[in-house]
Amino acid sequence: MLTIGKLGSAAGVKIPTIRYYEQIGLLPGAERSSGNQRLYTRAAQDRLAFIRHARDLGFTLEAIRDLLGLSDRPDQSCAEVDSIARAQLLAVEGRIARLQALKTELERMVDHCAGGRIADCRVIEVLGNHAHCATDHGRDVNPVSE
Amino acid sequence: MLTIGKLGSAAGVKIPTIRYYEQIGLLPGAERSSGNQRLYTRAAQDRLAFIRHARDLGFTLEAIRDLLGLSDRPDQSCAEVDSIARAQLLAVEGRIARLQALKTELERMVDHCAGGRIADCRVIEVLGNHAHCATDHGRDVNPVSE
DNA sequence: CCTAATCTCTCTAGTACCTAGAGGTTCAAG
DNA sequence: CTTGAACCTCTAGGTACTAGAGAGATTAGG
Repeated sequence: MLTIGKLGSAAGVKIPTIRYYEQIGLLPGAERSSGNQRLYTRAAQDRLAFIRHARDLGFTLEAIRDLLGLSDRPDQSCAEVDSIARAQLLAVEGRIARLQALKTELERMVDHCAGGRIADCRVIEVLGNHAHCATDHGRDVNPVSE
Repeated sequence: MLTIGKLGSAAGVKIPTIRYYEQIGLLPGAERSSGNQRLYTRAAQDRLAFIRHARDLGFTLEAIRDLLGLSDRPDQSCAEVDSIARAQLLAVEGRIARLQALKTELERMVDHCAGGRIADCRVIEVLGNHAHCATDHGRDVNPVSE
């Protein structure tokens, strides 16, 4: 059995984060010692590693909740798991495309800066007037967590 | 003079957002009508357009606050403006690199899914064990707003 | 066995950037 | 003058945590 501190350093997750995951029901309530401290099993460690890895891959806690629920029913079809992962892939791709457009625009801004006075600054000018933009960097419509 | 609704639709910003920007001091307090409704000048519209454009390019509100402060002193050097923009460019580039790694990993997961039972699901397996990963998709160390 | 240092407990509030809603007032058109 | 849209303030909620206060538990050394 691990204390919360050991579990945290084993999984690379901060202690308050573990308690937070418990609070929102992503981790089951742990057993307690006689002095009311949490004690974790190996299974809890696996579950936390799963959560952390999925977070690292950009899945939301809601998606992770679904994935965990599905992984508890090993005999069902994995179609739903697949669709969650595909949705995440699409979201990441969309995010990349948008950031590429931002990058292009920022590069243009920075490259045109002559290093003079603010009154002549390209950066300020471009920010003040979208018409100066080459690319169509729209607004984030459906943001993705990370 | 524009009402808050006109200003919002002109700039593509929702009304509560405008009031929020005023509250945090990004927009100056507007004049008021006899009935206490906000009235905006052309200058306020420009300022809001600037803010929105910078937000679209991923600058944080803090960075925008700095940029606005600088743009109010047109005779100073634009070195600081430049460095804020360059920092934002670097942040965006870092973000893209990280998302590319995530994308690679997600593609691998999804491609290997045979569509069988959850017990054999590649997605669940990879999430449960980071050792299955090819790329080094680390954690976001210094995240960037968008 | 006692003490000191470290770890853990609960609870509240804060971060960024808004968004939504309640309950009430003002404005413009007909 | 009345109706309906637009406006006002205020509070709370959303994501995914993070930080801190003040108190109790555990462990190592003497």
